[in-house]
Amino acid sequence: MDKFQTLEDIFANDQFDILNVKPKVSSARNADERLSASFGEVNDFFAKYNKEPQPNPGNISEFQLYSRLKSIRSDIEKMQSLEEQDIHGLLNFEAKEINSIDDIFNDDTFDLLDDDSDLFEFKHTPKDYERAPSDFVARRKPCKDFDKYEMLFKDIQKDLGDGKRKLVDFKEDNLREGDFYVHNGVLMLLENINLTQEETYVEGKRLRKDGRTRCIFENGTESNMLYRSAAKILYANGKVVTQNMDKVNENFIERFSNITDEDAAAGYIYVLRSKSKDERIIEIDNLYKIGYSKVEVEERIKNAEKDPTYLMAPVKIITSWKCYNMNPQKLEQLLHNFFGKSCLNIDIFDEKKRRHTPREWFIAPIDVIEQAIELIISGEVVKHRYDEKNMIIIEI
DNA sequence: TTTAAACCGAACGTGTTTTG
DNA sequence: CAAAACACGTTCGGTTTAAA
Repeated sequence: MDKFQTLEDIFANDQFDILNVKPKVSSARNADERLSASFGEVNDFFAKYNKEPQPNPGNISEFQLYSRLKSIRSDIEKMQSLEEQDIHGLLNFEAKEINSIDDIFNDDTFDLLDDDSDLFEFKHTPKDYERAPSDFVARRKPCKDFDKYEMLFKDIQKDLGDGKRKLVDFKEDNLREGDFYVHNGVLMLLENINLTQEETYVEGKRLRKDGRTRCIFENGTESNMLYRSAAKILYANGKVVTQNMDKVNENFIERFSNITDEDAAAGYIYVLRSKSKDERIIEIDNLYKIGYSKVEVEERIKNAEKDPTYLMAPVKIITSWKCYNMNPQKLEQLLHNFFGKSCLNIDIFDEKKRRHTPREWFIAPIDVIEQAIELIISGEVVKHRYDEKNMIIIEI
């Protein structure tokens, strides 16, 4: 097809008549009409009671009319557009002549001038307080034993590249000795924290926990800035480097490799996704059920459509693990503790209209759920917690 | 509901390096 | 060489969030 040269070409070529748009005929009233109708009600009130509506808390409709009138009076444009309609003189239109200082003060509709505070009392400017002096100001300087750390930084970079570690938003409670951070794009190791002051409140004044740190930077410098300074710069432009998940999972594999089929009480932990057509369910991304079954998972879910546990709908198996010596109650409790607010909270009604609240559905990405299950099986879960905002598991 | 901690932002200080 | 620009560090207040 030729390229269109002008807008006219485009309109002339409208074979499906899609550009022939008629202006929408709106039956809705426009703002002026609404305002007019609204003022009409105030007029009706005045005609009926021969007084202005008062701020009478006992009478909601009178209060509404009072508020309306007040709002109209505070807006010069509304006043003007309603001038002709003002049959009871409610809007009192005469322009006041301003000749004297007194006239100005008397015309103070918004109480702007009725402020008895001192002009020289600064309420919204910073106070001129004494700042506590610091013992000294840390400076970044070349790190004398950087060769000790160089490989660590290289490893972290590699893990980041391989996706084994991630960068997540900084929070003060993940400022920990031995952890890695990124500040202004530079990797940083918080090598040491030496807290010399715990958080206390003295005479209403807040003293925060603080103390010198040793921070090593990827570029071969180090700084002994204060703990609070480290927190501050990372809030401003920093990230946290997460733990290497492979290391976390190693323990799990070790624990599993020496378990045999002869072990007692084998069962399956499984992860499912719902095929429900329910709007409430469809609109939730990353919704999975984690469950435990003594029989094969396929067997367990055969009647999913009739089981409120499965949201009365078919399900799709995502993964399952064979496991041993698992206590189902404990599993459920662990999951709820771990995922906290990420549990699905929804009411499901079965065929007899009885209400159920399934408790084993969780909102989290599948890789996080798999990690969580591995941590639960290995027992390592107690050393971790789930960060809902970043949707990631963090070592405590 | 009250209280404590976490979070976030900002003012401002102190050295170091660059520039006129 | 002093001033200005820059980089980094310290302290504090207010608001939001979590815990008791």
